[in-house]
Amino acid sequence: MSEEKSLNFLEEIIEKDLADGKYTSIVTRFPPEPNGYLHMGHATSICLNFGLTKKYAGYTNLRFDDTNPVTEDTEYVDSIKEDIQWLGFEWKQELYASDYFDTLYKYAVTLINKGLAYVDDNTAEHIAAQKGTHTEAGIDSVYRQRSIAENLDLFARMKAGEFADGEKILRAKIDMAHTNMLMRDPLIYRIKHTHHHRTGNKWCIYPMYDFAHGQSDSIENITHSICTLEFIPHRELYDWFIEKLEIFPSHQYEFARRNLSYTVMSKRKLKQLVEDKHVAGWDDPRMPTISGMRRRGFTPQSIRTFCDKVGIAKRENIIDFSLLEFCLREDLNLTALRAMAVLDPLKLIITNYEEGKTEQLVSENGPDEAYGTRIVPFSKALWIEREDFMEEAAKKWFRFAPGASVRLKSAYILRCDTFDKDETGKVTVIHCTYFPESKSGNDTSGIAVKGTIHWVCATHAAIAEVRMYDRLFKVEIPSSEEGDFKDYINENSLTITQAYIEPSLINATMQNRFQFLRKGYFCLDKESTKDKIIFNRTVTLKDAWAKEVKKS
RNA sequence: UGGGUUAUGGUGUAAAGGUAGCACAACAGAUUUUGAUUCUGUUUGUCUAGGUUCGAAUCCUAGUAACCCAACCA
Repeated sequence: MSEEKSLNFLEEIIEKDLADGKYTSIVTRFPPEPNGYLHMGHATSICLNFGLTKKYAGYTNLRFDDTNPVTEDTEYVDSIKEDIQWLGFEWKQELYASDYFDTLYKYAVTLINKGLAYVDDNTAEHIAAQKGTHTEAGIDSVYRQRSIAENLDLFARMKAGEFADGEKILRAKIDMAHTNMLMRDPLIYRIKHTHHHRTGNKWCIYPMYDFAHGQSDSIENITHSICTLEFIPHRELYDWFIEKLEIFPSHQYEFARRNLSYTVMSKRKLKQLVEDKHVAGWDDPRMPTISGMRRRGFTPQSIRTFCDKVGIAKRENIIDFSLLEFCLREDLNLTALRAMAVLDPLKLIITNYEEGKTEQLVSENGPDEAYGTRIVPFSKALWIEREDFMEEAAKKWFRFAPGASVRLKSAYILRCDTFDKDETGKVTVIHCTYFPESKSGNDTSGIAVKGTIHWVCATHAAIAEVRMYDRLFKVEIPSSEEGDFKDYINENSLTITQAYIEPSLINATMQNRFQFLRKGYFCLDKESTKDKIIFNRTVTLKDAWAKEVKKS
């Protein structure tokens, strides 16, 4: 009954902590900086942090890491909250590092009083030069020996706004010869005469990441503070501050960020794509942002499943995009409504069907009976997919060709007799004969056909714009290629076409997900209106025939 | 010429000295009124070299490779 799923390394740590009685419940946090939109990489972290406290007793806080007022804005706060909720997670408290500015200031004073921090008057350049290199020790600043009293006075005056940006800075006094560069008297409080999105103009000094993150964790009693691998060197500093400040000992654990093939996942690169207009915005359906994927038609469930299947570890990785698509199709197959749409139309005339007659046929809406049925109109003139006809049938061809019989989904079996071409050689219409006794549901014709295709009645069809997307980049790992990553953008990542859709689709809503039979999964785009219906193709269906063709 | 982290099929992830497993991908077949779904089967792997052991992905030694670290960013 119970399938024992093995634990990832974080779950092992947590189970041990719980078993040892170190904690009775756990607290995690998701700490975005409100300076951009969330992407698939953040989704990983969200699923991890919130997932852990769903699995084990405890809760997760949402904490905005807003210590740099220059780049941060409330606009991002709202989008981040929307994305987390859309993914299906609930935070216990909505918090901000800026909530702790008073406490953080006191912590800095504590450090000064212990002789563990000092005000440095050197310029940024000079401080950098004195830092040393990976192989050479740094040099002590001449201000390192300032008295506690003087440091206290100077720091208070920094806070009071007596100095200009960059004129002075507070540093921890650790070890300028330390092998970990971050321990070489790190900068902890800098002067920025900048308006903050939450604290307004109250402060002109702001703590650096290292002096805010761990302490915020501690203030919130975070038991397991989970971040990505590049923060490993920071852990030593994280622990140092907690020890010297004698505050709640939160612990930091690191995992490898997930990389997806054929896309980029850094905020900086995504921003470039938007600013250089390679995409239409942060929520362009081709973007790996949460908002882009939502618009494209991804379901929260599919993203959660994906994160779960990928697992969590500490090694570098590039995950196949096909796994994400698999999770998407798996979910959509169970939930999407079925409908018919012809994307690249070819006219079909049923020679022996009565002119002006319309039949109301019944077709199923979903993968099982619970979804019910709907009516689709059928008459003498239809649209079928151009690729469902061949002038000369290929080997293993199940679709229309002169003399070949095919079933139209939920309708009749038709035999193709002839076809017309225009002067350019393009097929304009195919003429077929239908078998009245082959009607779907009570077929007494005894005719067996290999293929079933979708269609739309020409006299009742509605028109929609369909936007089809392909991968954003032509190479698996754009950032590891020669030159600029933008050189590898797939210029054919968006194809817009006009489609004939069955009349029931006029009533589609933004909440609906559709499978257009044999063509893929689709959803309404946010730009869709009553007068201009626009569908996004979320993902294609698997196509065994396309693969067959590719082989030969 | 420092320090840190990581190495398991094409990809991701398990196996805590005892049969290298799972998923995706690929391939072959069955079913199918979606060439979808579903079902069955197949191929492919322990970074290298030594050592310990009845037995090593796992322990030891020595290498190799990849990634991260010198922003008043997070």
